[in-house]
Amino acid sequence: MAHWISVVVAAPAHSSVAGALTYRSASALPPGTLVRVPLGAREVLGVVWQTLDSSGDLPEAQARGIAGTLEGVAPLSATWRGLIGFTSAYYQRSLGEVALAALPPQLRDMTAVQLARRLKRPVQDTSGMQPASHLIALSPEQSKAIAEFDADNRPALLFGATGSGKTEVYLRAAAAVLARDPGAQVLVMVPEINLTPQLQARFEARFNHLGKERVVALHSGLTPAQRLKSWLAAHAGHARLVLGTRMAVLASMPCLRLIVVDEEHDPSYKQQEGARYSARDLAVLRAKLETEGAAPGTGVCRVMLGSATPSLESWQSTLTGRYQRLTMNARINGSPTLPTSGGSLLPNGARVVAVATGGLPTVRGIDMNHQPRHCIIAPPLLEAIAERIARGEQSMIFLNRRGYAPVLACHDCDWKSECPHCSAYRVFHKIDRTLRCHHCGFTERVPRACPSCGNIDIAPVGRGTERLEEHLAELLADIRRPDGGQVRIARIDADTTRLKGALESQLASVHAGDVDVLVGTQMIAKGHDFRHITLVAAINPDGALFSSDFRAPERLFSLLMQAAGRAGRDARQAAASEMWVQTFYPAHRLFACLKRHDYPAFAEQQLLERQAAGLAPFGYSALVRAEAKTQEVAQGFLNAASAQAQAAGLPAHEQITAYPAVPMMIQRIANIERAQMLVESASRVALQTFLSQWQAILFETRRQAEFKSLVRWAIDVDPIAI
DNA sequence: AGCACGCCGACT
DNA sequence: GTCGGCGTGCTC
Repeated sequence: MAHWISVVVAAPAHSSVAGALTYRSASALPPGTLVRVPLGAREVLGVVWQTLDSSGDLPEAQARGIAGTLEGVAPLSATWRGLIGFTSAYYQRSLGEVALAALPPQLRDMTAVQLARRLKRPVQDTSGMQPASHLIALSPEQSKAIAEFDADNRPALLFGATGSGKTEVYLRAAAAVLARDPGAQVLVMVPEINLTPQLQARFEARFNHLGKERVVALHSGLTPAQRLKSWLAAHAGHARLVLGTRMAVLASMPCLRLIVVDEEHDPSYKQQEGARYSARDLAVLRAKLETEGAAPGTGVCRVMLGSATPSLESWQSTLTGRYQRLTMNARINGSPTLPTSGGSLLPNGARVVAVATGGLPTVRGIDMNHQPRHCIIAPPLLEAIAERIARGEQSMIFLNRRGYAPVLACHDCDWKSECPHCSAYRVFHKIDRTLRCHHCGFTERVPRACPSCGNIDIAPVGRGTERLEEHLAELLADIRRPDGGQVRIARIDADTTRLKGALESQLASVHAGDVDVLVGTQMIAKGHDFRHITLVAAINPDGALFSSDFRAPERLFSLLMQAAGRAGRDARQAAASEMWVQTFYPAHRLFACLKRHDYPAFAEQQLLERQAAGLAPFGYSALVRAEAKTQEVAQGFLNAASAQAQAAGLPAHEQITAYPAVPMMIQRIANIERAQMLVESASRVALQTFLSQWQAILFETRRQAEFKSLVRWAIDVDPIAI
């Protein structure tokens, strides 16, 4: 007897096969079963979504039979399918696209035989060993955070200063969950692949009593085979702890009981292509779904977000009580570092500010208006760096711009090193004498003379890390280390770490004390634990103060706080550590908050501005982006689709504000013109409803002859930058 | 998304 | 005369 099933396959949302497809099967296959199905001329991987009692709208003769099932892989759970369903609807992508993207890529092109061979490899189990007993004592704040977390069931935001021991809290929370239930699983997410190895080692050391291969990593840096292995271990429940990047939030974990999102404010949690989901937001939703879907008596799934500078979305949720807030002010072995101010946006919110910066570096703002004109490093800062070198201490200087100079310009005519394919300047890289476009990659040798007027006098304008490194070497040429040697300067940025293992070896030489001054981009401000750095300096952070992107101040504050956290990780040096900030706007509120290491005050002011403007987290938005050969077509397409939506009177359109299409910040990349349209609503549901209806109109509009040259379009829900 | 089918330019 | 460019259209 034939059974009917609906199957989702990887197809885009606008294609006619975006929904589930009806297939015939000889046996009854439960939802969640992985199957191979014929689709057109090929055979693809699919996931059984539903069992049907008939072929439905489709004439029976048109339904094809499935090609086979992936034996040995248990069906994906209803909870997982619920998560995929939500992600698909919320981020406006097809079910199949989201579902298949959540599976390891290798599964897609593996035959049943290959998979069976893979699954045959036994996993040895050495469980039953005793947990490590030599745990370090928790600080009072850590104990309190854990106790409060255990006593609540809301999503938790662990608001902890750099060095306050957040990782230990994650470890204890995970240990408690794993000990409570021998089948329980924990998911720990980190923003960058770079940060996984140390953390993985730490988790493995702590949980080695659970047996081999109980801690697995899941991120895009793994080989396809490793990724498949980790995924299968998580799906089978063998892996007790999964450590991964944003992609891990969609991994199958049948007994998930805790999700940790470290550095939850980090923008890399937002996927920037395909289904543009926020892994942090999905983590919170997933914990809810896992709790609802758990068998009675098996407990809840909790979520813990952690940051020293939380996203304003998460912070606001702690103010309304939707999230629980766990605060850790003190550096381990240090004194309190964060002001104990509270929820200032609460209706009755009286605010107590108790500034106590001991344990965190002193922040010094340098007013660049009172420094020699065009100086790159203010004399007092240079002096401070020299002093550190003389004392054998390390300094870290960061500048958010790689290369030698962002532009090369002719002194006689108005030639500038524009990229011929992009609306951007090519960056001068002195090291190989090239002009490189950081957007499309177009690279040329630096011309001998001005290509426009022939003048020899073409010069770099502005500065990047390469030039800063060179400049520092000149300025510090006469300074000697305590051992009488030359000052050693190292640079770490995307250019010096291109090769595999380069970042690790460069970090190692910093740790070994082979470097006196470290120059780099924000790459060095994140996560790395430098013990001997006692001075951190931001050379030119002003750009973000007046950016058109409303999240720029939030990112700058977070970056500077993180950078400050690099200094004086060694408690004995903490008191003498300094964070220098060069700025032309020393009176800016952001710097005032930074000086006091006062995130709550910064957040309060930002939230007031956001509320007044109806921006996130008080309003919801989506961007529709279009790419075409000409700007007119890109904008015309968006405006036409918007007008059509108006005319069609889509449901919820009266709760939506759609702005006219505008060119994107970088209007042209690789000769493709880019435009975007902002769509806003005070209601999340209204926005989602509107967008799902609008998709069909956008697709229809694209078919019109005048928009034939449109390259592509995409919807970005809850965009991170506008 | 793939992949076929289909209709116009430079090669053995 | 074929090989192959990628434009349109379909896939349960």
